[in-house]
Amino acid sequence: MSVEAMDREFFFHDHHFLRDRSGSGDDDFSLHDERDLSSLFVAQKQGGDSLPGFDLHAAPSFMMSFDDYLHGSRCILDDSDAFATGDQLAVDGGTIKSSNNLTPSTGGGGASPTSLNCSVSSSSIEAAGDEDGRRCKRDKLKREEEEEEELIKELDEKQEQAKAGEEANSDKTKKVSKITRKKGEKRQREARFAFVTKSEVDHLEDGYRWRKYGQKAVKNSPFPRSYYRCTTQKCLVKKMVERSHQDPATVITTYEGKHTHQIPTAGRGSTRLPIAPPPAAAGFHFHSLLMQEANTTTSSSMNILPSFQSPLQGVLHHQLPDGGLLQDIAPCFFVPKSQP
DNA sequence: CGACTTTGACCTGCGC
DNA sequence: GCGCAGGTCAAAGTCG
Repeated sequence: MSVEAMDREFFFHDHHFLRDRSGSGDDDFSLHDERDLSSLFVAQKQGGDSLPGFDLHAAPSFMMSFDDYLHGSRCILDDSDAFATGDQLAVDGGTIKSSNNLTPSTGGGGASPTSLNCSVSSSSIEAAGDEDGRRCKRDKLKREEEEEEELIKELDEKQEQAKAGEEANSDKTKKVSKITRKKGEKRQREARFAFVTKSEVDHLEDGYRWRKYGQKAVKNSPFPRSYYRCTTQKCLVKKMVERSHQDPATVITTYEGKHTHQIPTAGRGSTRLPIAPPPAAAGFHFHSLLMQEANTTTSSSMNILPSFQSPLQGVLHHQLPDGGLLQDIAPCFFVPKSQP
């Protein structure tokens, strides 16, 4: 399949992008609130339709930067047969709207089982009435940060003194290090994003190497949540993987942070070929990823693209093949188009 | 033997 | 202050 053909025939199917800016910081968003997920699943299940105003049955291929997506500006669709050029998706008030009716000219309308659900939850989605509350929270957090800084200064001074006298109380030192870490955590809390994938395997291969560092039972869910950290030195990217209790076939993967390195070569037990590194800077599009995929994968490792066919053919698979590679989805999110 | 997983304990934040 | 839930740590176990 040519790159151009792939470009046109790639479907971003059954991946729901979730963003919930629960924190005060602009880059702090998470998926703590399960209600967001629930609403998404409900939205998906009801009548087989996706979110209100977002009807992407037999969706076309599209190119978009995740940054565009996250900032709710637009998803740029290509000039596929199913959509008129210039159709745009815009995130608005919790729904994704199009400047046009996104029902494709072919594909049989809303009853198609091949709906593509693409959901965004972002700060812009919060009701306007929450603005005051958020402002208060921001102020509060700012104050806390300032207080924390002062405390840390004090503690640092104390620690220095203790060091000088070589009589540092070990407990105190522990406390300092923890507070310092806490500070770091709070400050360096990286942007999070999550996406939902239908797969039988929990831990989907995405090209990076991960080490599991924890597992927790999740309230109201029979499935535990697993915590993974990127094994590359100095890379602080983490991810959480959990299975939806509402749809056990669905895996929710939440990424936090940006990889500071290239995608490693094939990991343990993997037969993948080395993958071309993503651009270090911004502007990383699906398009590019697809190009990479086309250039670097063998037929045996084409784990996503072959599953999708042209919208005009109306055949789509709802499931990612087991062990499906997410690298052509996930890495692009780590590199937002424009980072302040 | 190194890399990785498992798992209980611990820490932190938040709501009541 | 207390309890709960999410998140992390770290020792022990497992695997290749």
